[in-house]
Formats: sequence, C-alpha cells, structure tokens
Amino acid sequence: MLELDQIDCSSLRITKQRQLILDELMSVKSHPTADELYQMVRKRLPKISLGTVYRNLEIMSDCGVIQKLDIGGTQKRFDANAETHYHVRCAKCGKVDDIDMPPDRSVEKEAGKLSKYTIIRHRLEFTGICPACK
Amino acid sequence: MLELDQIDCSSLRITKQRQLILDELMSVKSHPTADELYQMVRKRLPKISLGTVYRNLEIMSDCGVIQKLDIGGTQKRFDANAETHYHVRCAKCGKVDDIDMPPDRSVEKEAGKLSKYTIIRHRLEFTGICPACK
DNA sequence: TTTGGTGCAAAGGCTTTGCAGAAAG
DNA sequence: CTTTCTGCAAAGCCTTTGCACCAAA
Repeated sequence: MLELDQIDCSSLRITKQRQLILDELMSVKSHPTADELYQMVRKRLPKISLGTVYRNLEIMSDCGVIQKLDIGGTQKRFDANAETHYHVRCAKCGKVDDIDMPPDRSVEKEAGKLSKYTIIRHRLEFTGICPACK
Repeated sequence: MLELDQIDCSSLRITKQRQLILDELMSVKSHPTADELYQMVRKRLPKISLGTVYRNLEIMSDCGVIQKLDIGGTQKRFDANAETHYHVRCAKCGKVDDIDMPPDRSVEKEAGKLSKYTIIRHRLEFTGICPACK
C-alpha cells in the first residue's frame, strides 16, 4: 500500500544484470511481464536469476526509471516509458499496447472537486481486441 | 486472459452463502477484497469457507451481477455496482472509493481511431490521498 | 576495502481446485 | 432424484526474501 516511500536511488550501481534488463525492456514496445523479461535477458546472460529480474524491476520503478503497470490479468507488466500515457489490453490474448493519446490532466481537477481525496495522478486504460485476435 | 467466455448463468441457485455475500457487498460503499468480504459474511455465517467466497465472487462477476476491480495493490476488489464508473485509490491506505463523474464513452471512439484495437470498454482510475490519511 | 548486488532456494500471499458430502430445485 | 454448491485442504501461481558469495566503486 505504501507507495510513497522514497528509496535511495543515488547509491545504485550499474551491473551487467541491471543494464541488460533495462536494455531489453527499452528494446520492445510491448509491456512484458517479469518472467517474459527474464526469458529475454536469459538469452544474453543465461545465469541470471528470476529473483534478480524482479528485484531490479522493483528498484528501477521505485526510482522512476521505468514504470510498473497494474493492468488487468494476474501478472504485473513493465514499461520503459515512465511518463504518464494510456494503454489498451487485448481481452483475448492479454497483450498490452500504448495508446498515443495526449494525457488529459484536467480530469484530475474534476475528480478532486467531486471527492474528498487529494488527487495525485490518473490512469486510463482500454480493453479491446487486438488485430491478431480479431 | 480469456475473459470473453460466456458461462451459464441460468442454472445458478440461490444459496444462503451466495445471497449473504451479495447482501454484504451491497451493504457497503467501499470495495472490499475477497478476504474482507469473507470476514464480514463470517459474522453471520461462521462456517462459510474462503473458497466459497472466492467462487461466488467469480461467478457473480462473470454473470455481470457484480464487478471485479483490478485496481492497484495485490488483491482484487469487488463492487456491487456492475455499471461502468470511476474509482480513486488512496496511495497510503489502499482504500478505494467511487468518483461520481459521468463516464465519458467518447474516449473509446478516440482510442479506436488511434490504435488498431477494437475497443470494448475503458477504465479511469485516480490515485490520491484519502481524507483519513491526510 | 566497503557496500550493494547476485544466484539459489525456500517461503509468502492470494487465489484456485479436487473431492466427498450437503442442499437446492 | 439430479445437479449444483459447499467446506476443507491441498495445490498453484506469481513474487518476495534470507543467506553466503561476488563484484562495483
């Protein structure tokens, strides 16, 4: 729940593993799960462990280098683009893509008026059927 | 992933358990997790099992009686209101509330133009700090 | 060196499931 | 009666974590 903690991002080291995980994530426009990323990185660094992938994805998203997506489905997904942007998820195969729509910050102001919460951010997600599943 | 399957909703029976789970869910405006609901129902039906709660929540959301929410955090939450509406989640305590904002279906048309997906629905969620956590 | 990172394997948290008996229709 | 549902407990799936060793700075 506590997602506001600041972690120390200044003492991070650049390890082979961390670099490769980021490289692989940046190389795809899809939004892979930790395990998918693990399979990708393993081709170049066969001895890397799944735990290391999870640990690094966690750290990098805490530091704002990447983004952890909590889209439908059971597994979390990761996005090399840490900026706010919108996504679509295929209801059949679970694939997640970006939607190239400019984020509309005004909805946050509106939501702030309609509730007693102090709004920090918003997230807009679409569900649909991807071209391959049609 | 396959969330489009139709399940047979015509042969459902009205059991004590199912009725109570729905009653409890309808009685709150919060959006409880399966376990929270289990604790609530247990006060009135001490011998109910957690598995039964999960099973019924699954069935009722498949049949469109209730809604399963996939909001941030590790646990799924449930909503007696199956209509499309928006939510806020507190970044500190994880509480989820409704936002009384009319759903804007036009964003779906826009997203359809900007991607190759056939859009089925959208979901808008806010993150903020609830009054109790301020 | 010092401190942070890694691999491994075990543990954890939430959810699903198989099965035999119970209950709804 | 027949079919669906329940309680229980075990299994499953994804993710986190403890520990001893390794490597970056």
